[in-house]
Amino acid sequence: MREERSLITINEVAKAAGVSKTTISRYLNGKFEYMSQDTKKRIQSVIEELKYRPSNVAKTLKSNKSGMIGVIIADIGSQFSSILLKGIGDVCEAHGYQVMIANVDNDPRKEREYIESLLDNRVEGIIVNTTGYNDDFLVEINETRVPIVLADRTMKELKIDSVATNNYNMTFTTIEYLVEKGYKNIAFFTEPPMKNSARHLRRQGYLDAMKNLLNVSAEDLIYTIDSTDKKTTIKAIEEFNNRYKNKLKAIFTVNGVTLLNVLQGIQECHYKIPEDFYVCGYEDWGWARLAYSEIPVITQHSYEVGVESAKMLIKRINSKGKGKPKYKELEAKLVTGSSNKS
Amino acid sequence: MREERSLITINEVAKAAGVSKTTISRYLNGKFEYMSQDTKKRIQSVIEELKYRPSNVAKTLKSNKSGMIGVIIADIGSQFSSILLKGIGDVCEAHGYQVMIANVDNDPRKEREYIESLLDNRVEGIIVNTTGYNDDFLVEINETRVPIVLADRTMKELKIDSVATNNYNMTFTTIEYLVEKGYKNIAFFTEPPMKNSARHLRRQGYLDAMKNLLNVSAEDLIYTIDSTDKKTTIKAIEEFNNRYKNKLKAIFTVNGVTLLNVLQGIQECHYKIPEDFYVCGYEDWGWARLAYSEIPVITQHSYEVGVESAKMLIKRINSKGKGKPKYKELEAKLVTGSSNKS
DNA sequence: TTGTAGGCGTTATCAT
DNA sequence: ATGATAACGCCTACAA
Repeated sequence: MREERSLITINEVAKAAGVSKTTISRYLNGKFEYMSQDTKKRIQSVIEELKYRPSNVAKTLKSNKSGMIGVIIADIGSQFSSILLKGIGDVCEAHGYQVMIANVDNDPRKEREYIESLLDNRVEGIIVNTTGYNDDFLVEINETRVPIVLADRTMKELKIDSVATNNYNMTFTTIEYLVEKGYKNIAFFTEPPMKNSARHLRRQGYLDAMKNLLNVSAEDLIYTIDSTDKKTTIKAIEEFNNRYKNKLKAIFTVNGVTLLNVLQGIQECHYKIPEDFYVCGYEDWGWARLAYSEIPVITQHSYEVGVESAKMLIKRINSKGKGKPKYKELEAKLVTGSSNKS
Repeated sequence: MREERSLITINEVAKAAGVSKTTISRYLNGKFEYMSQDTKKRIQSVIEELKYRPSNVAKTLKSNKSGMIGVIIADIGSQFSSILLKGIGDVCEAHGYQVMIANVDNDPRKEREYIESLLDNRVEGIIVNTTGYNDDFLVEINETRVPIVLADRTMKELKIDSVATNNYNMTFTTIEYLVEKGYKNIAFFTEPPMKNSARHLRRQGYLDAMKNLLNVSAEDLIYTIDSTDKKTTIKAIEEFNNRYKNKLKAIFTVNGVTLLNVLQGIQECHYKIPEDFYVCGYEDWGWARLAYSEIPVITQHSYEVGVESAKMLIKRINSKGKGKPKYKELEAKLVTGSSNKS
């Protein structure tokens, strides 16, 4: 099926055009300063005729510039990730970079392996949506190899360029909104692991809001579910319910997956929204308010996170990594029944 | 920030270990047959000490085997795509392949460009979720360059390995289900373009079911919406509604995005489900039945499509492309209120 | 059991 | 204006 005839190389183009491969190389790289119109045209037509395409592999070997940017995605299954990737892809494409994506399934070991592998292929920079367990490793790569930008999930200290949304404030604001509506018993539903900085900040925003606004130490109102095991969600819902029987209750969900799980769980237990539980939280897909239009959701601009990460990385690549790490925060938005806060 | 000291190469490892680079190369490729335990150990420790990693670029240039598989995704924004990618990624990883993903935003020109670019990087095979406008090009690549597998969206003639779900039958079955429930006025909501084979087959399944079961030529019951412009959906809903005022009506949606749009549109127009419109159709995300538990949805196994595509591609790579194009069809599932058909 | 040398397809440095 | 040649880092006959 496949032809065994090997591909056209710069040598055959040179031969066909009756010039040396140096000249072809010059042509390919747009160095026309001293090139006669004649050879220029000849080369162009030969290239078209032979359908010659330069090998990026050879070019990379020689120049150590692959024109590729690597992306590490903690969990490609989430909608957040796909939109992030779209943002990254659009910017990289506009700048002539190819994108290599690696999905690491929230596994820190895979994260390290894939980064090594991207480096083996000489990517010029890496955007990392990190699992959160490779901080030292990432810092080392960033300092000794290629620039890194952390997308959405950051590190405690700002040692690497980062782009994220205002997780802490947004969560605080939303709890405030609930308190204003008269809710006092507010649970925080989340997923492990808490190394994820976005989750962690949201958790902290929740805890601080509960403390400051209601003077409640809410650690034991944090329920950790396993999104792959429905039972864990249902158990958590029942537990929370038993604790505040016949009282006004609200649930804040840490992300879209959790929100989906909580809504499904509530439905399965035949509870009612918002009578039994008022529900709100982070979400990205646009289905939650369709399902229950009264649910306030925090929508993140994952596309913009992607865009900004890519821009930051390319800037860093062009400046050869000089300068202090930068941090860019994007605003999320609370979409409620009638109005929007941001 | 970045060190300028160049990377460790096979030469420096050889020097440090006191052997020639040939021996190092042998070590790297597991050719231990004639290697003394002593040098073997020495090499191992030198490699660890120097943290040497072979350049995949050089390896690829020499061998024309990059260990990479390319993936072309028509629209990475859809949930279908992310799950598909996960399936592909898992299989490729298990076989030691790296995955390079390119999102082409439903643009046939980009599809061609990215495929060229993947080839420039010597990917060993490509999984294509095609826009549908590059059939000849894809066939040529498949025949002269590297194996291709079409995922989810196929071509009319089977000239390339393909994996898809039973779109036609599943749609037919679902219309049948609606007819049995007493619905006669059934609209088909879809998105352009119809080159997309999955959409096309669903449309055909719809038309044939309408003809065979109700003896209706339903061409003018096909409404094409633009998922980026809400007004088009609302206009279509109103049109359909005006046409069958006070009659039992059902809407079948061609995919998850359309379903989301239709549900949102119905909500905005303050119509009721299922009183004003009975709604059902394709969906992947798991939210539809959460929103309206009575909505029957066809769930595709996009993860499996990814898995099968990758397996098929790797098989083809290993057999050097010999043999006739294969077609694998996976079963989708209709999830209704109580029971499941498949 | 190990080493030498040439080549993979480019680019860059000198020449001319 | 264009060419010859050496490198980039690895693999692989062929030698030893």
